Amino acid sequence: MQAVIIIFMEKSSREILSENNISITNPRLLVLEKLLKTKKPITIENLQKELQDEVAVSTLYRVLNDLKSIGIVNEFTNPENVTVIELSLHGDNHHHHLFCTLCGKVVDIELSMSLEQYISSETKRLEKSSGFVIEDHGLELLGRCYECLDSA
Amino acid sequence: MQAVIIIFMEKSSREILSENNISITNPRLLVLEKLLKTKKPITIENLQKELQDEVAVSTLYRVLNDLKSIGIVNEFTNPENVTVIELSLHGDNHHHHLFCTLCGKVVDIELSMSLEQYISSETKRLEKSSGFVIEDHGLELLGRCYECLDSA
DNA sequence: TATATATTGAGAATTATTCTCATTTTTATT
DNA sequence: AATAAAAATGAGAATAATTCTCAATATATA
Repeated sequence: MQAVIIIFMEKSSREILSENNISITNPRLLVLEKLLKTKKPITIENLQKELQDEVAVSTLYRVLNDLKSIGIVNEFTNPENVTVIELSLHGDNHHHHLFCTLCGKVVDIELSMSLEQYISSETKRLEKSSGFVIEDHGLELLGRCYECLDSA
Repeated sequence: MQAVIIIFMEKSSREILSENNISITNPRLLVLEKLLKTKKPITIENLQKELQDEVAVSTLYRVLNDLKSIGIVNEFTNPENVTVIELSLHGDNHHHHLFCTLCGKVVDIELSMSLEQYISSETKRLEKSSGFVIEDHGLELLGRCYECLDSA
């Protein structure tokens, strides 16, 4: 019998950039590092705070756009229309978001496979009735998180 | 035997305002009229264009906030983070949005009752695993509309 | 290592939205 | 209908989020 040890090694920021053929610069490394460490969706405002004195604001926006265009960063808005960004490194990255409407917390969630399948078949029905070709979907859930419920 | 004729009469803008105890002013009437006529989600930019020379921009924003706070207008953002507003007069107003990622068109859609039920039960599961109390949900569908597909 | 190319930082510019305040409109009262 | 009090408006100033400009700097290439 043989022990099989699988180690999922996080790709380094440098590797991510070079794999995507964009030049390796300090601001890009710093932003990626921060996103890799954070692991959760984060508002631009907070990213800015975390990187102040390290990356200029204009550069932060530019880097985020760069990372978006190579497809490793994903951007969306929370219910208050604030931009939130998150890393989307892994191939299977399909997920949804749960927002706390009180504190703004965002949590990634996965739906059961069966619900995803129901959504897909509804999508086919809607393609016929709407004339659209539907390419993607996202379910947003809104509620109140346990911390906010506690302190209420 | 007796004929029963039921006419669903659109409430007038004046009625809407007075039912909600807010004063009846020209800008409010103009905005409501426009939304009633449009019947579809519309960007603030387009509303602005339609009402130029009739309602000042600052007033438009104020009126929209007024209408939001009495709950007859709904605001959300499209995939490009542009604010879209729509009337939500009718009690049963639960619906979802289908966006054309090419031209920005937004279409209201209803899901089948069974899919809504699946979402509700998934919601209950997620409440347990996340610790959130989930109060609402919205499904966003992204695709390309027939006009854009035609002209491609 | 030199050169060409790409990126950065700082702040100006732009866009969307809210705020301020003097003027006007609406509502309530008679 | 006239009037006083309260609320809303318009114009533009203020704010916030994001993009743009361009000279200086860093990165990649040969």
